[in-house]
Amino acid sequence: MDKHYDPGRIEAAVQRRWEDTAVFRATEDPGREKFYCLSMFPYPSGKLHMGHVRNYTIGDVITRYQRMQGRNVLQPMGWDAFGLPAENAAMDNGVPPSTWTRENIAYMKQQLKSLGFALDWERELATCDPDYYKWNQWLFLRMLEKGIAYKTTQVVNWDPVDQTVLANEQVIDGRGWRTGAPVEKREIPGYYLGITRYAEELLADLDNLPGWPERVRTMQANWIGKSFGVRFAFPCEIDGREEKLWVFTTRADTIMGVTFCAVAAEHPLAERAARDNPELAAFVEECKQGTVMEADLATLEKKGMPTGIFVTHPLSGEQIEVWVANYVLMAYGEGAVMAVPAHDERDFAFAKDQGLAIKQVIAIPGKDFSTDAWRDWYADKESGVCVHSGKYDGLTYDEATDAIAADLEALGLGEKQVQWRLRDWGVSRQRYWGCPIPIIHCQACGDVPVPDEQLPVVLPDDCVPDGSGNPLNKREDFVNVDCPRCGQPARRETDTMDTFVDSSWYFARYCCPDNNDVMVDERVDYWMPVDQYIGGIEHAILHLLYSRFWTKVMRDEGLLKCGEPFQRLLTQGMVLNEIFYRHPQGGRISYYNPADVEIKTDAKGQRSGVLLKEDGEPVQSGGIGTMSKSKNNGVDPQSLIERYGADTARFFMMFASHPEQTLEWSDTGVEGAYRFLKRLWAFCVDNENIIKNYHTANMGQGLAWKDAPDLIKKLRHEIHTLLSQANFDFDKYQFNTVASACMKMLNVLERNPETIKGVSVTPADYGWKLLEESLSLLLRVLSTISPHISDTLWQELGYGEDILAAPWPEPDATALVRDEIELVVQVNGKLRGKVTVPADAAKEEIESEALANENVGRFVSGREIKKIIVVPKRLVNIVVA
RNA sequence: GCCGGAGUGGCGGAAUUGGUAGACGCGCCAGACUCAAAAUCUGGUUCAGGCAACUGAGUGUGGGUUCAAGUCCCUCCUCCGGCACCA
Repeated sequence: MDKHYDPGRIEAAVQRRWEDTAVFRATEDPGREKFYCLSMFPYPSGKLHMGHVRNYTIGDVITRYQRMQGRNVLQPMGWDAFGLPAENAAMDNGVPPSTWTRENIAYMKQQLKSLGFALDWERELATCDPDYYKWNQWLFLRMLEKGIAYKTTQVVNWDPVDQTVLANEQVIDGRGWRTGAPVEKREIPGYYLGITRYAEELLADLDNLPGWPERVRTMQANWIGKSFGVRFAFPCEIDGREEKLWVFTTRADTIMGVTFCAVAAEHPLAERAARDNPELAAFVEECKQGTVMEADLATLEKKGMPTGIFVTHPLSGEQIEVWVANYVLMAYGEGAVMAVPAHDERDFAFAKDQGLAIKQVIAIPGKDFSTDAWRDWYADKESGVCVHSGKYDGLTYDEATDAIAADLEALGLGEKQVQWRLRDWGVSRQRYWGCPIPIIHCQACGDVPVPDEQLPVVLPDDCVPDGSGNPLNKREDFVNVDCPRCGQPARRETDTMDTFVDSSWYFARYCCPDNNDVMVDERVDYWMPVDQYIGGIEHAILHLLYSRFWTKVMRDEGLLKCGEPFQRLLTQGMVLNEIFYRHPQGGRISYYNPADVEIKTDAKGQRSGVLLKEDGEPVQSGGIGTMSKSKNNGVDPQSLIERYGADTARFFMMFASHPEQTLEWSDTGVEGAYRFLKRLWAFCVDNENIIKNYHTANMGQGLAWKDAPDLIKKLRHEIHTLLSQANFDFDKYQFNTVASACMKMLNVLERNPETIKGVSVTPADYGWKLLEESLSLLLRVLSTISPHISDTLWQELGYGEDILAAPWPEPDATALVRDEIELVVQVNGKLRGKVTVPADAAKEEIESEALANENVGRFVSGREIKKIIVVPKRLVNIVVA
């Protein structure tokens, strides 16, 4: 054995062996229980970042754990290869996105390999491969046939200078990122997928996902947003014709309090009214400025204008004026709302602003409408009753809603309805680097689907975008085709699909990536669903919801047997690092990488100053933030691996915090992880002969643990307790405490050298036996986190050929039992002493022991004991007057 | 604005799920080794008081429930993630 721990050498050797023997290749085996462990595939942006390292380490730890539990494990990897950054890089460097993407994939793949992940690389896929995206197109056509996919108009961000559609990300403060021109909303045609058809099932099935974090399920449920209410109409007369203004409300019980109606700027009524009202037309235009981002819309100052159009209240017959308001969203419900300022926050603010009437129609016993905040009234559906509402007076929320819905229905003006917040999924993108939408536009035949036998529609991979729209429009060889129906010249659709389509089913394709005849084959039934999915919390809604939807579509198409793609979900937290900057007066702010900064501390270890290494002058701390290019606070995993090795990187990542929590970067923390692995190596070198001899000569074979000396029993108890805790934590995916359990085990062994070397025990073999067993437990637990060092030591010390084949260690129940336990004694809930009692001591015995404690006596004497609470195996609490 | 989450020593984080707050690690202090430094090892380290035994305070804020609250309930504050064309 090498005297020194040399991660570079041992990691390369171990990785080579794994590769040579193809140990991580997964094969279907119906006789064995499978475990499909999947981490979200990376976007090939150039090189791995710490978030990737964290994500894939978590996945790898779980994979290796399941493998040692005896499961047939699949852990694949691929590339989410289409997307905007490749187009940006193309603009910057003049290189086609395909070239840039392929180069990045090659580099990042080599990085992933150097981290020692137990991946089956034979199943690798990239979403920009025609073999992959062919099936996006194929399933899209199936959806088109079923009417799940359809064409309508969509509202997009439009840059009037570049004459191009902008992604939300490309809109900075309401302006185009390259031109600086104010962004406009524009309506263009596009394809949608009818995810709302599955809304009910997507919501209901959340209850069948106990392996998902509660918060993700809640977020999805809120996103889907099922609400019960009434859809009804205000009749009106427009240009001499009878029309109806439809609205939806969840508070039909307040219908008698309506004092105005509000519609979105895009609503037909608004556009009609704007026709002969220049002022209103200007306002409608103003509303169309800005972005389509909901976060921006929601924080806009509430503005509105009257249309001059009046509608008739369906129940009271009152004339109600219609307003255009910027807070009404065309995309939700009917794009129009009834306004009840007395009982709705936004309506109230708007009415106050515009001087509109506020009419109370709900009363809550014990509350005064004129003084209590309106807010409480709206939130409280339970205790209110109708007032000033004619025949509905005195009815509760439920009674009033039923009565009003019935009356509206009788008039043919409304009915109860379920409303969803979820909108259909717009998948058309006016961008080059994506999967072509398989449609051909023919003057005679209209929009014609590309026939299956012509799939895939291959994306030309040599375009270089220049920022002025989709370069596919200029590719005559791509655009000009014959209509598949009539044979006449036609134009190919140049929009590509949202990249979320690519990532909505890749997990199924991993099961059979080599089959080019079908989307998925029978192997998918063995592996799917994914048993454990791991990825960033930022994907909690969109990606996960789209994947669930796509899975259900595939199921209904007969391609999958399961309706949910991911059994268990782990959402990992972000990787953070401190931000350092200087902001010279009148100058530009500049950020400094933490690696270039030196932190001064005082005698207590508290920070006293932060200096830039280069010039020794102070820099400011901007707090902690996610690692990003813009804040220059990223740490390159590559340098970390080169300096300390993958095992250290992995260990630190797991040790620094719970997978679901944010992880704060720390150079010294990495040093600590490295120190631990070095210590472990040195410890094994030091005891190499004992363990080897033990294995070759079977020295402890005849010894039984039950006859061991007390000292051995005590240490063994400690080791097995730690193992038991590690196992418990493993189930909770709390790998930080698993890592610390490994450290604690080594601490126990290191602090008792006499015992494990057999110096202080007779027979000495008991010490060796304890050492051999403890290390075998430690190495196996550690092998999930830092596999290279564990594997190497396992082999070197003669435990076996391959730690991967070793079973997961379980604690020995007899080692966990103790004869005596220490109990905490409290007086009035405050810790006053400790007593040691037999494990099976009776309550009376424990009480008298506790009272006999000297320090306890000081707090009890002279006072009346009201009661004594004994919590078995924990504590005694003496309550005194 | 809406939805979701998090606040514990100088720092990252533990706390058997209502039962010893601060495990483990980092940093810092002292010591050993060394001509010296690095590395390594040993001891100490929540704050305040005390030579010590020990005592008091303490888990973002303010209140409540309980024999007992970091953990449960209510109020407020701060920070983070998502908001449908970033992935």
